[in-house]
Amino acid sequence: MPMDKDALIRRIRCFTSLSTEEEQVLRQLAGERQRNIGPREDIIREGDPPHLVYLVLNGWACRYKTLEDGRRQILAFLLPGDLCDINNNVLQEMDHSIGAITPVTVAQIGHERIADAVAAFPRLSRALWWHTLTSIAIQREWTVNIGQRSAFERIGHLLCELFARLEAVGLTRGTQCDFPLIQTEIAGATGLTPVHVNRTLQELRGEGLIVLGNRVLDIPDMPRLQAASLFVADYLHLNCEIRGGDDDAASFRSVA
Amino acid sequence: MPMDKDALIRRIRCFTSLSTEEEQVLRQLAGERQRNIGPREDIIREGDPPHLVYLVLNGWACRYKTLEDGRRQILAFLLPGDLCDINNNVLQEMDHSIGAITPVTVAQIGHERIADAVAAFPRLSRALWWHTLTSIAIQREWTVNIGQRSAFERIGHLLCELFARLEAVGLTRGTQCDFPLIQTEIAGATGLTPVHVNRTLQELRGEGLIVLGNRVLDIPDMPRLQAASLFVADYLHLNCEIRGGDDDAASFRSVA
DNA sequence: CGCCAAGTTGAGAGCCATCAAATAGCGTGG
DNA sequence: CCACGCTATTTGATGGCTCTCAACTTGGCG
Repeated sequence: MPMDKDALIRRIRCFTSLSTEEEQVLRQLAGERQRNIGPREDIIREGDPPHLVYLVLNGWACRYKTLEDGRRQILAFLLPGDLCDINNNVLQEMDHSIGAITPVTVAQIGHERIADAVAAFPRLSRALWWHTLTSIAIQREWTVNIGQRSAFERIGHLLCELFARLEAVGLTRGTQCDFPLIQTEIAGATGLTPVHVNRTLQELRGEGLIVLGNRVLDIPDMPRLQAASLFVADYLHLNCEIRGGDDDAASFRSVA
Repeated sequence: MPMDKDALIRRIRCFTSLSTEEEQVLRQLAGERQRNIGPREDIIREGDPPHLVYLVLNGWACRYKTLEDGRRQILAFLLPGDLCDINNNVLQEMDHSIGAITPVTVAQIGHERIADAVAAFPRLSRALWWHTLTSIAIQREWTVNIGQRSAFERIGHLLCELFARLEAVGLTRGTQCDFPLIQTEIAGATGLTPVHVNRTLQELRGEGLIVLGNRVLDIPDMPRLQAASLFVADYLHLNCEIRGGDDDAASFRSVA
């Protein structure tokens, strides 16, 4: 599969413009030790010590957690351009697993490589924080999604989010995008059963809100789906105004 | 109310030991501009630009998000020693609100104060990252909680978590602790209705797992409640071995 | 052609929501 | 001291969203 070294760059461009030197550095990070993972294979498992940062170059992955009795919750989807836990090395061990959904290619980046990059280009620190903070915001929104929305809204919301995130890294074509998730995975992410996901998808199709099949998702009328799902994209913090200056570069270097 | 400037120190001691100088700096941060917030009052609201870091000195607060149609989800509880989003200034605006549950005292800390502290004591950077990463881990666990657990387990799990976190900052007395949440708030946090929370609490009481009343919680047999709730404390990342050296201090300063 | 995974359908049950009303707790004011 | 009013808690009855169990269909692939 072709690797997509620029996904991270496209992602960060949603937050800020990048100089060619900064892009160069990001491209170098994306070129670190590649690793290919087969579908349904784990990238890192609960209990492992986290010693590398993974950058998804290609394919879909997910964070998930399994309870003792086998129940399994998907916590997040990782799309191309997503970075796993910068500074996760602070913690002793993973409290959840990360697994590939499709075949996945990741760059495995040592923490010191990131430190070097940030030291050379302090503005990148702010960008990486933005990346981290939006991941947290997404996690919060999932809490809202599962806690408050009906199955119909919940699945609709998930589809809106995934589409928006794919769009941000240039992986959509008009109103459609590749969509490799099987219904069981949608179920695991939304806290529903596969059976009910099936019926709810039929409802969404019935209302003409989505066209889903053959691993391709089409959302003919995004505003309508968003309204039906109570989706408000603010939490993704995309399309921020491009804020140039390194006005407070000092603070990036330290806490950032 | 007496303020508790050492809550943050006690919290961080769960991760690492601190030199007296480091403690001094943290205490200084806790002494920044105090602000008192009345119960049910907002500290910061969705849409506001986040320009300060809040450190909870006293009382309980929560993050929450309200949907257009009024449904409200509590996303996290903020206890003494909790710090709100270091580096949140990277984002343009809050995507959720933070409100006081009880009367709350916070220290309002400018980002540059934190930057200074970290510059002076690089080890603190690692500690603050630990703080941030555990908050994320808790958010993930809430996703699991709401997505996979029954009402009974869900409430039990929440109580276990809150108790463990209070214990970490020295706010428990034996098997009990102050517990200011009303049933409606437990409902908002667990994605249940107040009525069902009421009935479920009665079940928990009926099984002798909790004693709850007069704003005091007693958990006579914690292991039993944990087992009944499928609670595993690992995700809180407390009681890490105390890792001394500033072996990779360089990396703290940069991405840290 | 047969196998296996994924998707679909049906029937029935159960957990939790909803609606409504009663009770309890508690500070305030008469 | 008791009445009052508010909020929090509790209880009852009913309904529905979602789960569970089970079987069937479809589709991809060797």
